[in-house]
Amino acid sequence: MNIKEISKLANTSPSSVSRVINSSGYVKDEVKQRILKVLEETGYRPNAFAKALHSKKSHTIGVILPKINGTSSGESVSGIDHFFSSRGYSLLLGNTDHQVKKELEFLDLFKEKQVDGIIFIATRFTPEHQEKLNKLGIPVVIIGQESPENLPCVLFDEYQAAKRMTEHLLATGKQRIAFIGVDKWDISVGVLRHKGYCDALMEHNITPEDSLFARGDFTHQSGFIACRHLLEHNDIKPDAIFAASDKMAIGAMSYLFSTGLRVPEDISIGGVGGGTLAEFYNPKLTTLAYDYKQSGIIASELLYQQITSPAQKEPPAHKTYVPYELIIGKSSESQPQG
Amino acid sequence: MNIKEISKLANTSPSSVSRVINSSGYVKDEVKQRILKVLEETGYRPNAFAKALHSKKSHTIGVILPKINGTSSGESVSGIDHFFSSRGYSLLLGNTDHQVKKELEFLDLFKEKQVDGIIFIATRFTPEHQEKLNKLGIPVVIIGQESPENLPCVLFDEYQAAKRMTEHLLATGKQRIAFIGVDKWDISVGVLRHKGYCDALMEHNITPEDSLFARGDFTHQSGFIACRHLLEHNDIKPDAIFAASDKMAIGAMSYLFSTGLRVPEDISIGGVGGGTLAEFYNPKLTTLAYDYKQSGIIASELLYQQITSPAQKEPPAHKTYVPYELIIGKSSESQPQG
DNA sequence: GTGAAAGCGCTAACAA
DNA sequence: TTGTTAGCGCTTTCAC
Repeated sequence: MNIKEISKLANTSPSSVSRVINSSGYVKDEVKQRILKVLEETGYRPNAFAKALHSKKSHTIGVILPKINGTSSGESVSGIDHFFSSRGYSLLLGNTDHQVKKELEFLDLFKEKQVDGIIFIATRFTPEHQEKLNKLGIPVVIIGQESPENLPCVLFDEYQAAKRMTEHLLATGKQRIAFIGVDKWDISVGVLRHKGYCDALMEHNITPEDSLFARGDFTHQSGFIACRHLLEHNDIKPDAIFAASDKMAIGAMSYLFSTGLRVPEDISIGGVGGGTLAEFYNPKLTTLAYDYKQSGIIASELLYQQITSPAQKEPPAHKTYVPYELIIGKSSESQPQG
Repeated sequence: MNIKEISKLANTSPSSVSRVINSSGYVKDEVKQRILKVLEETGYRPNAFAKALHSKKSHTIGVILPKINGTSSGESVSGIDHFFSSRGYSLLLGNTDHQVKKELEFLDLFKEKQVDGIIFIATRFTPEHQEKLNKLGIPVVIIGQESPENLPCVLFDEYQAAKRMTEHLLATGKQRIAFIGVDKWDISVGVLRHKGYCDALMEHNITPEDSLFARGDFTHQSGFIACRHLLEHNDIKPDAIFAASDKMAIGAMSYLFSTGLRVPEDISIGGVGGGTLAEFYNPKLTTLAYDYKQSGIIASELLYQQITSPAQKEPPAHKTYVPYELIIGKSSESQPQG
């Protein structure tokens, strides 16, 4: 069913039908009613492609994300959706499973599908990304990683947050604080969180030890394994563990419990993420709570500015930080014994 | 940049460029190389709208889901993505926040955007839905709820699963088994799981008691509150709780711990969902593990069949069931005391 | 107020 | 082999 057929049924011309649909221009009320009736009866929906072909606007936002069902990226998308769907945009999803190749492919695809803007929830950011994005000529906002050039990005203050958590653990009297991190190519998480941890220790005249560092991949399982590694490779056990994600923190606790160790009596635990996962764990997990949904909303606002004010071609702001909060749970409660 | 400009730069015609891009028809190698070079240099991407306008295929799948960052729907989408992105389709997201009105709106939107098929992850299914879907004329598959007419749907055997869980709890020697359910308009979860629970009890000559029923909304918080309600409104406390979701089960445990009660010694707990949430909880949560990702894959296959074999206009199968597994954790371990 | 006609970028049938 | 042309469904001048 197309506009021409509608116009025939209503005994008028395509232009008038178009005018009625878009409330543009005048149509005599009698004709208008006739058209509306036909529209109603047929359940006609204008073809968005034909429309977009003409207007050069797809009213679609492309979202690239590393994992569709990850806690944090899911929250971000939820924020993006919240912002854009109320403004008449739909979301086109680009799930990359952490593969850089796929990320680049999606950028091409999004260009083909003429998205009006792109939000890129990144776990790494390479020169290839930068080059591709520059070429693309589509407004973009990055979440989670910093762009070396001046693409607008929404960031978490990983360094300060990690430092704060480490200081908190130190303040509860713990001395041998282990760290479960992730790969270094993830600058935000792998590098900055680790640096915050190290710097906090050093400011307290503690030298970060290699043997107190283990690496995971954000999952429960990897936290479990990393924790086992930490306990098996240290003669003097750590008395606290700071994991770079709540899931890893929980995986770590799960290992501790399996060996009969207690949290926080024997070992304190801190994670990163926040939300109900940490809140309802037993014991309640101390965590750095990030408002991922908010990051999506902020990114959307930045993108929307670029989309709607094409005059100002320059990105609106280079870096925007999303606040974090240290939520202290039972998992790092100070012990009488110190 | 469009195909015409490309053809000029390459000193040839649009058709030849099209032929090269789509590897359709012959082009002299010399010309072909010239075109490829220009394509490379310009980073040209064909406009998918123009293409779709002609082919009537958008290579896009619309996915309607109740909550973008929900565990189960996230997993389903992940399965859908897995299936379709490898076949050259993209996913258009329709997040409804559980609002029927939005669901219907997305159906219209998807029609406008000419999606090739729709996967509807449902929490309720009304006659309105049915009517709209009938009118739409776009292949559709429903996940999670049954369509009264013969739309294909992918289901979990909620009734049998819930019965099995209840029988398991009975087998561990528990007698006063409470149930935390959800609203009745969610037929699959609200009605069928509850019925499985009731029938299992009755087959063991136990009459389900109203006071042992509480209602939540899938969240941790609601499980916490429902559990409090159960304990405060029963003189004889329940000795087991079966919650219709893992999150509610965990919320419930969280309440129990706050009152000093032990799991499973005082009260056993069972949930529904599976995955790492249950596996890494302390104590490990007994759960009905559903393979949500698989549900997405199965639904995608059913949809793909409809899309690619338009000859067979009839939906391929009415109901397909996704298997479940009862995973027993420490939260429902039998106690020596019976 | 209304309709005819051009054009958005692409593909495919047809000529050359 | 290649180029010309019509047409996908819509919007938008521009005449009437």
